[in-house]
Amino acid sequence: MPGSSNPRRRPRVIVDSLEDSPSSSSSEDEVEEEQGGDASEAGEMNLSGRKEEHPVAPSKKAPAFTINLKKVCKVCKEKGHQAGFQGATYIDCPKKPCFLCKKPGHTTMSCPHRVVLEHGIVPAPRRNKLTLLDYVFEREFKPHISKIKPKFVVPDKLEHVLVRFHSRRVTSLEFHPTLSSVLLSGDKKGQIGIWNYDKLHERTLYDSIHSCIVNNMKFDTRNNGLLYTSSSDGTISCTDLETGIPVLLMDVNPNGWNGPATWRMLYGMDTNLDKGLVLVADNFGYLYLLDGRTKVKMGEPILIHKKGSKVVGLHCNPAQPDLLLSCGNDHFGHIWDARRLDNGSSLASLAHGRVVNSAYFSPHSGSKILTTSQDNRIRVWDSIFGNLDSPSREIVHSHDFNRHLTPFRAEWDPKDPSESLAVIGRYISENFNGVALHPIDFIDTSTGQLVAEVVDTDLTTISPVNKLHPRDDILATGSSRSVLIWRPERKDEDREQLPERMKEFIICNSGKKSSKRMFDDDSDDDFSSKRKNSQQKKNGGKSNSAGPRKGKTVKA
DNA sequence: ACTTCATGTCCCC
DNA sequence: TGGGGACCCTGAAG
Repeated sequence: MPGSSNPRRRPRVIVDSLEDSPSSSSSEDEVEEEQGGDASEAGEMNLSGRKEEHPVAPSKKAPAFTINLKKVCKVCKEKGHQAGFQGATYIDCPKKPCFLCKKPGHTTMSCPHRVVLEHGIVPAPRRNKLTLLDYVFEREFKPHISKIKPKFVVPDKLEHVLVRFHSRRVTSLEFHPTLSSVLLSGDKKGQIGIWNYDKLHERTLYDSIHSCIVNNMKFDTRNNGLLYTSSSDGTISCTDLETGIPVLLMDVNPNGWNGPATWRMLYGMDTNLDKGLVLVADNFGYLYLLDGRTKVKMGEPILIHKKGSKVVGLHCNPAQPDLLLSCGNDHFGHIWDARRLDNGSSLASLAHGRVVNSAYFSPHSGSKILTTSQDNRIRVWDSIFGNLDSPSREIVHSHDFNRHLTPFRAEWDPKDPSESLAVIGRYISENFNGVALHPIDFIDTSTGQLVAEVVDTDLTTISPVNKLHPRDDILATGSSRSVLIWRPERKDEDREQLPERMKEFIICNSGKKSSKRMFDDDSDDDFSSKRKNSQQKKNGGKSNSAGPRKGKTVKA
């Protein structure tokens, strides 16, 4: 593996391989894949427009090629070029704007946000709007600040466990605030799972709290046994986790279903438990305030976003809970003084190019803002006390909206003292040794640098839902119907001695069988995708050693 | 082992 | 303002 190293090596363009199935390339074992780069030469010649393709002399085990004279693009249906997946590599349609940065004139493969650095995801140029304070800071203070930021630790080898107890896709995740190994997950169907990932059989599924998408879950900080949940069924519930008995706090559809034009869905719930407040918003632009103790709605709903547009996120500032951040489908984020919402004017408006999937204050000081927008950009405001007219940074990152996916949200690492590390799943796929995988990205939001990408051959679906543990080095991922827990490989040497990790990327593998055995009681047989199956056949089942297989680290 | 279908939400005309 | 088209998906059914 060290030999092939660069994960972003040139794409292999396989033109009409005789073994035409999409899984053909992934079914080769890894040794063969090492030689796969050779094939790209032939493919690139083809891209340059030569119609007469002489069959490439098949080096041993390399896929054979045939001539395809009637190329038809799967994307735009026009002749003369091809687009779509060729094996595990996606070839863009040249008629389309770049799938990553959305600008025309180039394809994703040649997007400057992808290939300038080996990591492929780079910040948009910082806008030169420095204030006097910034210059003073740059000159007076910055030289004295250690170049090495307070460390955020990204382990370089991970292992994971995967469970599938949800029957629909996972839409929200939340770690228990005090019990270190308890994770809660909500799904599209309204079910809420509780899972102790240290005691693998301890898990519970509550299925009668909500009837559709669980959008948010929040623990009552004064009573960890209580969980507030909001749902697209239009209700907020407060559930006693011991008994599973929910108390209905609010139902915004008291008259039942009268068609989609009137059905209200609740999003973006947050709590300000200093004041006993629960805040939630709906898909028509309104904010609701609830007294969590008396379960009484406080006043009339307040319009905080464009009328008729969905409010998708709310966040109370951790340092000053009266400061409220909202975001919505009207392409705006807004900062509010929760004590003076009535006059309808926000303290600041954060404009975005598209729908804003999420907006969060930084987890400790609350002085930064991190947003995820459907224009494929993560935006960072370094200080809410500075000029908020434009973000301090725009980081191009692939997280498109799609019907089968929970909207992506970049989430802060609550353990990072520098408040700069964030995690977010990636939509666009990458060819990892012949398998198209969608990594989970760790991004240093202070620079836009991609710090690490987490992938595993067990996980072929996109992972839009991610949460970092408040204290431990643990990442929880919701991907389709699966929930994963990633943690440092425990056999690892002293992690402090590992080299600078900024340019490493992570491949982690745990034995599929071992995870399956843990959960055989559910007779889950969907651990293996078809691709995985074929891969293992070729491997002679090598990857199914009893214990977690050692992860691989590859320098970029 | 392949193809088709359903599904949701947002964009754009 | 509303309806049709887009979607590097996912899972199931035919």
